[in-house]
Amino acid sequence: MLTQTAYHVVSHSAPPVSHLGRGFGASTEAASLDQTMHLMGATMSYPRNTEIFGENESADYIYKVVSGSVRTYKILSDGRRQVAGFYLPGDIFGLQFGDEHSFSAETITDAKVLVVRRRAFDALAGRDASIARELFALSSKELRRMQKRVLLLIKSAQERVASFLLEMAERVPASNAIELPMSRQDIADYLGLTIETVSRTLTALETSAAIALPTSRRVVLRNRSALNRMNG
Amino acid sequence: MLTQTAYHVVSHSAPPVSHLGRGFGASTEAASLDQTMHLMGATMSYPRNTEIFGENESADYIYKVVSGSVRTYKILSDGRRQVAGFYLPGDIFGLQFGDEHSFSAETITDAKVLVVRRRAFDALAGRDASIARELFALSSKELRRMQKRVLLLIKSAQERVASFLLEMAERVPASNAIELPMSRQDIADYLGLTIETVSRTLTALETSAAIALPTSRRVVLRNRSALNRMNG
DNA sequence: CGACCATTTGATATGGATCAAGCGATGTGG
DNA sequence: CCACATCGCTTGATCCATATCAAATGGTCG
Repeated sequence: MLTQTAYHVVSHSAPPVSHLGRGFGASTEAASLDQTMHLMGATMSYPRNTEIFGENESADYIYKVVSGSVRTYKILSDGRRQVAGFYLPGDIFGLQFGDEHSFSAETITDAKVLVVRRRAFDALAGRDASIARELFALSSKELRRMQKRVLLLIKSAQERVASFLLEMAERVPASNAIELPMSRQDIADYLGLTIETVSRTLTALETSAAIALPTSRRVVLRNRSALNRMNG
Repeated sequence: MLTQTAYHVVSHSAPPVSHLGRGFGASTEAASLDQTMHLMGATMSYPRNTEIFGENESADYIYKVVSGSVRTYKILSDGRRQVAGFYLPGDIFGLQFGDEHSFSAETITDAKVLVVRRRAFDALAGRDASIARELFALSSKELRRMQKRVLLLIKSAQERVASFLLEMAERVPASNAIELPMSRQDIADYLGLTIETVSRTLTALETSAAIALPTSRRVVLRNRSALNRMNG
């Protein structure tokens, strides 16, 4: 098993190893915001299954996935885990209204993450209205994703899984083939289902020719309109 | 049954009757924001079960409950209704990142609502940083409520109902007695349960002496720690 | 008093959880 | 290079919480 080897700073100055910030939605950034982050930030490398920040740490950084993938989650008092979101290359996470993270963030695979000090960023947003607007737009996107999840969680297992696949497919445009970086357990904890139900539902979708599963982590959408119909 | 009688303007200038803006969380306002709303706004009266704004209308107004209570909701394609939030006197709703509402808003009881043009408000926020900060804080609160709901919706019926009661109790401090303005159906649609399950769960909580139900709309919290324990 | 609507209560059905076992891929040590 | 352990995933059998269907009760208003 892979554990917490030393983080590897890839470029620019090195931020402290204990990091903060918080994410719950994925967003593709606009031009200027993106450029700014690259100018101000440092790229860090993490092995897979490594914590990037923990719940209740103060949210001093904003993050952008350069390569690999990340999940944010929360452990409930009864020990169950609720996965809040998945972040793929290009996605920004750690956006947080308050001072403290309400989720933890971990790499799913080996990943490179661009890390930017929130304070520097906020200062910039104060001077540059377009940056402020972009930040606001990102938060707005997060909120919308959140709303979508609330609607998802009152639906059936099939609907949840279909929604999940369509959501993932949106992020990898120009193809019906999706490579899922996350495990069935991750998906289950994201959708509020068990691993068995996720597995069975995927099998059922394959049987009904809505999808194909060349391997367990690769999904081909064969019939999007059928999936959309389930999606509600 | 009460239907759409003419709205009654109570004070100040009258905004158009077709209104917009969108709400999904409740918030008690801070001083200056509150004062500003009262200075700039008009108070409207609505009979109970009356639409204040509809989904997909443009979000031109921000609202504050003066008296009575309001629910925001969405009708799903399968006809089910998801209630997004309940708003009691003092709560602000219609806060919306985007241009269009993603929910509808209706009165639950007869209600007076303070209505303020969003544009005037935004202009003010541009000049007054403290107003901007307050608006931001409200959005932040909304987001946190949303996150709480996501966690709620993966829990059991008992946990959901207990959470709901505690949430309502927080809004009417200094007492363990809650007067619920909303029907069992409203509660069920808020918690993603059926009306029967809500009713049975309340009965069970009463049987276990966690609450008392002097009337169906009045709940007395008898054992908060028991409820908190269920809450997780 | 009677009609209507909200709520509760009862009986049964069912989707997804839980418990349990098998299977395939991947990696390790011999 | 193969045998075996491990891990992630699938599949099967059963159970249980909540939904669904149905009826009774209670409260409100004309």
